[in-house]
Amino acid sequence: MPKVSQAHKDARRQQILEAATRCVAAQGFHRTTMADVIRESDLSAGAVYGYFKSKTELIRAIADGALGTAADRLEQLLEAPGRLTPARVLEEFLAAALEAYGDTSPRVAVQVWAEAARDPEVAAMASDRIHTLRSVVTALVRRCRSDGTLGRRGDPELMAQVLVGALPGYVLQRLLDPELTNETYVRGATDLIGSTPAVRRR
Amino acid sequence: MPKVSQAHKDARRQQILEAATRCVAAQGFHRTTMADVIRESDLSAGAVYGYFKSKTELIRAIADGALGTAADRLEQLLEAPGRLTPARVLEEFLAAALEAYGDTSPRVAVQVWAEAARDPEVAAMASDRIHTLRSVVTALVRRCRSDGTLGRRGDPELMAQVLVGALPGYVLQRLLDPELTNETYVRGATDLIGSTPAVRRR
Amino acid sequence: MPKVSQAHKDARRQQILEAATRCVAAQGFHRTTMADVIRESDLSAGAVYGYFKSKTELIRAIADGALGTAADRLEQLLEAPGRLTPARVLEEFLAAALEAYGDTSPRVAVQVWAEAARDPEVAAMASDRIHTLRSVVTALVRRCRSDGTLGRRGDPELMAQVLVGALPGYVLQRLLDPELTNETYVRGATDLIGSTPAVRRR
Amino acid sequence: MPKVSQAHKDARRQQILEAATRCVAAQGFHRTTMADVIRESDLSAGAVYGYFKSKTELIRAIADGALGTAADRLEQLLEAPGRLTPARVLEEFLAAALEAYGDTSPRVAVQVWAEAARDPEVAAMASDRIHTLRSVVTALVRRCRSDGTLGRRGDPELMAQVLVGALPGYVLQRLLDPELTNETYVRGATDLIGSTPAVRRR
DNA sequence: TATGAATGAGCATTCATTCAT
DNA sequence: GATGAATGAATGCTCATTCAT
Repeated sequence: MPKVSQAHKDARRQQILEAATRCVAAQGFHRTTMADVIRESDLSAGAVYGYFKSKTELIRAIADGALGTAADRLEQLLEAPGRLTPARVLEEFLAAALEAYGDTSPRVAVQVWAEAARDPEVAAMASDRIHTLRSVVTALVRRCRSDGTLGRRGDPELMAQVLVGALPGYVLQRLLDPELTNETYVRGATDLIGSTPAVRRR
Repeated sequence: MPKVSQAHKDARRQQILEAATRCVAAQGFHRTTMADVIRESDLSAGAVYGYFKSKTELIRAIADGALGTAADRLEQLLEAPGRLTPARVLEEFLAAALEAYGDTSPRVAVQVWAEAARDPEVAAMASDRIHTLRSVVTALVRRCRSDGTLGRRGDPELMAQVLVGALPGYVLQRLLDPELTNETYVRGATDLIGSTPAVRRR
Repeated sequence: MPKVSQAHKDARRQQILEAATRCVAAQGFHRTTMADVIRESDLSAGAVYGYFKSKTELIRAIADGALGTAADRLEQLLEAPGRLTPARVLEEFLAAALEAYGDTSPRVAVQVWAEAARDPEVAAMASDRIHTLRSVVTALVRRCRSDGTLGRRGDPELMAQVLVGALPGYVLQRLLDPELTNETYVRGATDLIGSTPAVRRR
Repeated sequence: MPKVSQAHKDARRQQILEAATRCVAAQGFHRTTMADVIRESDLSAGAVYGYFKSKTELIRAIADGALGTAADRLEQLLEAPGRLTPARVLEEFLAAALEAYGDTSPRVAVQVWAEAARDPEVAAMASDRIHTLRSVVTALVRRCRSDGTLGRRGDPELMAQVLVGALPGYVLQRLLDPELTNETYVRGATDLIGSTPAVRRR
């Protein structure tokens, strides 16, 4: 008697995940209790444990979701037609950072980084995602170069590393400073890219 | 053993703080138990509570220490003689990020960010520190400009924001990728600064 | 074992309350540990906390129970047919004082008074109960008068206050002196009532 | 080198006892910590422990003081010249109940009764005091009789028991009802004494 | 002698998880 | 399947007492 469809089960799982993510945004992983998640998801303890067999598993699922889909989004950019500029890449990049869970996104992201520092499994997930991101960004750097929107100097790999590194800085400042906007951040970054004075150019 | 000197009391406090920081680097704030701290500091429960009246107070003291002294270090740079280059600033910057507690630094930093997302007091501390850092970096950007090592384009405030934002990205990648080095990161960053192609220059 | 009946839950609550009352009779509120209550009630810590969310709440529930139902009992007396004598009132009164929890009653009562001196909520409960008792006793005094079993002199309110005040004295002496009996106390009290010599009567 | 005089030591002891009594009036014996007493007495832990070798000993000393000197005072009354009335006895009685520590008296008294319920040594002290009081009051009842201010009926021992029992009732109501005064209580009591209707008199 | 830092067993309470219904 | 009462080890914190200085 299967009774419930797979779709129903997926929806339930998502419901728990979203409730838990809300809790984590407010309290962090280890101050969120299973009772909080159960209350927030409007399910029973048994039901929640039917979908996630431990708190650790739930944490990992949240981390997986929160690590986001920036890479997917940037890959699409790679295939887009026309002349690609660094500014365009950065815009897409920051937008991707926030899209996952709207406003809760920076709060959850920060919890995932902290969890990566203690759970090797989360660290592996995060590391994997960052490396994927780096390689997409490396490709984007090359694309900008061939489009003539970026100079020819420097190792694209290392430059991608720094570009990827701009993302956590943006997320963190966004968490601490509500006045920060995507626009000013992109402007600051594009201003920086190409700031070497004429004298070094020669 | 009453009537101990202030120096002795300071040393004890430091002893606890260092023990707790080690625990936090390994487990995060909320998986570190007071029993862990007590064991690691080789003191009794009562002694630890004589120096920090709650776990929250201890967490905040650790956060305060871990938020570090990057600004102080960069201020010294501001007063240093000679021609200041962006590369020099970045080197100093990354070194400052790691000095506070040696290798544990990135692990603890990440916990502090997570805590800032849930404890407004820690958020205020972090926010304050980031703003100080931004204003020092803004001054350094201006100094590089007047030294002729950086182009004249762009708003120094916004550029400083992005530069400050590079720090968390470095710390996080350092946590996830042990192969990352200061040198490659500085190279990537300096390559990026000044990558606008000649065509846009004109 | 979920989905239990309300009756089951009430029984459980009563089981805890009785176990705790036994502990309090032996050790007082603040020397009774929750571990004592848990052991005595044959439940787990979590179960006890499921019914009383803190020790304070448990203490107040015990106080509420121990403050007793003397007033209810005396009210019935008020409606009883026949000629009501002071002796009958006193008998009922002392019996009511001890019935609540049998032999533990004086020991618990004394703890409740002590708690009333430090917890305003318990003080309010006790004060409320004493005022109710006073008004019932005032009515009883009036009834005795109209039944011709008590003289017409004096303010019934003030007399009721003193009569109500006899109760703690009885409870306390009963605690300290195991030889004390209801009978001798009632005899002493009835002897006292009506002891003014003929000379003042005139 | 005795250094300090006996008088000085007595004063110190008294200082501790008074400080502790203030704490107990506010919090009860078992919620008062030695740290509270130490702070309130403006002495060091070591100093306090020099005068009372344990908290239990301090509690018993407080109990001893709080149990008061009602008996002494009433004994003086016994030797006073002139015609002694029940009203005079009651006045002295209630005054004695409150004199020991002024306003804190009822609060402390109630704690002592509670402690008597769990510490046999305090129970013995309280029992002893009550029995002394009973015998003095018995003597006073006899004196009133021979002075012709009290009727001849009844067992003076049992009547004294009830009279002594009026004291806790007064103290407790005084604690719970700030409007209560000595005067109204004495009036209520004297009204009660001699309330038997003429019909029983005959 | 007086001090007060230190001890550590003990306390109230929480919470991930289970399993009888 | 779904429920939620029950479990009990673990947690943050307290406090009577000691003793090195």
